Amino acid sequence: MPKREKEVEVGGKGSLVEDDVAEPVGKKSKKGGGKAKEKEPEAPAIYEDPPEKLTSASGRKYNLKISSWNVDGLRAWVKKNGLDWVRQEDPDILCLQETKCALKALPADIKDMPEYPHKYWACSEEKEGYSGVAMLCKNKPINVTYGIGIEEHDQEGRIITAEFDMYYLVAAYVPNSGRGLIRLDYRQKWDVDLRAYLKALDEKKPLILCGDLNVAHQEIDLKNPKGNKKSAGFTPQEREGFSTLLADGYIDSFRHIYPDVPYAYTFWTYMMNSRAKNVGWRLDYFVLSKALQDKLCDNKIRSKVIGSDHCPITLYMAM
Amino acid sequence: MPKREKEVEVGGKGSLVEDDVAEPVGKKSKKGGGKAKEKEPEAPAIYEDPPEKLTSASGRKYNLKISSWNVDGLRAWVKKNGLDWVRQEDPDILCLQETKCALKALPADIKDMPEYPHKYWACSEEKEGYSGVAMLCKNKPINVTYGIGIEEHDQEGRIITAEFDMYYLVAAYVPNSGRGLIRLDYRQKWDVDLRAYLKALDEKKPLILCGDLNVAHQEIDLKNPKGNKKSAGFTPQEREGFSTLLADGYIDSFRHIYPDVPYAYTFWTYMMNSRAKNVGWRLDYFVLSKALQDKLCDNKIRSKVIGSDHCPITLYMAM
DNA sequence: CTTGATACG
DNA sequence: CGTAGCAAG
Repeated sequence: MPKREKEVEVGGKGSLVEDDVAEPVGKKSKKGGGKAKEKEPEAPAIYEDPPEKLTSASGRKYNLKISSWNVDGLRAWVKKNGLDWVRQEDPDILCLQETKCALKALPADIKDMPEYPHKYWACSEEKEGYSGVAMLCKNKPINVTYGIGIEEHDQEGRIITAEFDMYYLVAAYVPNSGRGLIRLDYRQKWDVDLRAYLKALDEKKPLILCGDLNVAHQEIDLKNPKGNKKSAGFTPQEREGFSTLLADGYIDSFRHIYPDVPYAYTFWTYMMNSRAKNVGWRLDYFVLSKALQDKLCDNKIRSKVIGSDHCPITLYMAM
Repeated sequence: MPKREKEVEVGGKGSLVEDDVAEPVGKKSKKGGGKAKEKEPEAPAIYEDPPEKLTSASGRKYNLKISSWNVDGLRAWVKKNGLDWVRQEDPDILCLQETKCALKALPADIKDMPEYPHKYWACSEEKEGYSGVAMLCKNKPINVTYGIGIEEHDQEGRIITAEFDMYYLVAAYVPNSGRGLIRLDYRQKWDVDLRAYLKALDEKKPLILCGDLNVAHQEIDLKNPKGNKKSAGFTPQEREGFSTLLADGYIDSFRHIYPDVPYAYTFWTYMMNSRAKNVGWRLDYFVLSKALQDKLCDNKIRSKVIGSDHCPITLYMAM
């Protein structure tokens, strides 16, 4: 069972993202003839986050702001001043993934944060410094649970569920299928069981699922769809898993608002200068029960914010 | 058997240094009475290397300069510009210990160095990135061998022997007895076998043994002798091993020239700010066959030179 | 405290 | 490439 500590509590669980395959050389204009291998630095295909929409489709102003960030190591992220961004963004709820940090090792800077009196931590039970998620709340949830109630899936600190008056918030770090897809089988099991868990919740109250779902849903959601069909995070199995989830009655809030906007990514491998070239993936989501659709105001991708190989995302809701 | 590569060759073999025990609080003047635990930053007991003696006792000028340095990771040391010091010091022969680097991973910077056309590398056979010694020579030795001819001792890249006209040079990285002295038994075996190896050499030609011998011989050779009698590097067994070696007919060149000079150390643990406080150990030596005693000019300790937890030492001989 | 190898992404 | 753990010193 998850460890506990005062109101600062704990669950338990592991992670998925494969390298970007190098961009196909493609259409390079051969100016001047001769020199064969001249690398012309192609201008990155930029996604610029538009200004926030502060109102829902029905015109109500947002009154709930939730941010999610895969921090790729909480301690390193704190040292890189990730908390400065948090204080500036000032969401009502902050969800973090890949904390890679035991309870005992949490930096004082974040443990003390008075802006978020209600903090919840789920850490990997077995492997130290692996996986782990956190939820920081301004207002106290009615109830908080860890994992999805299945022993096999609850050892790696991957799920925190907070119940609020109007909704459940499920903060997730979905397992990476791994290099060579060694964990794809397990991932498919996970997907099935997570969907069942969510369905049970959704029957009680609408929910918001957020975090690093370790899948780029459609070709538009990553830079190199062609080269990554066998890469963790873009296999048919993982993509179908996400499609099946949505078919249960949810929406991908970003894609719902911006159906055709390309080059909008939340993850770039540290390798090969991918971020500068915007060779990325959209792996981080806010997935909403359809019952919440008319309360949705916006889903922003803070793609300029550094401190991790993922950028933060922020959801605006008029609850 | 050791790996080979052109003139750049290789042997095989492990390492010993225990933490400094915290300084006893000792004689602190209690000015003003009250406040109990005020830490007065005690002035470090400084050893200042005097200017080089350029001549032997018999008045001959030096014509051979040998430097030795435990670099604690060759690659990190190169990045910290250790080679700049080498070029400035410009010894005829440079001996390095704890290279922690496979042949394949040697930085180009040092592999290329034209000042030393003759380079020899001994690397740990089993554990990657462990132990390892090197010898770089301006003039080509008559012969070079690796290890001491005993399988058990020759797996960790600890010994390179170079034969020159007038002498043997044995570059050594003696095994650390380890935390909890787990390897002290092995170390004592090593000491016995190294002595036998040296004796056989010394019967043919006088020798110079240099490197990290992983022992502080006498109380004067470390800052906290009292607290370290059970620490690797200052156990009675290791100290007696060194005494027994000298009794075979060698001199500790530094101590021979400076019999009573205290605070002269070549190693300071990275922990607890030891180097700033000069809480150190003299672990690096040039040991000479007595037949070379009258050729000895000086043994300098370059205690200001950074780049490792050891500092370099330099021997001046009038051969 | 610091290096390097390893796991994982 | 970068974070974390580990072994070793």
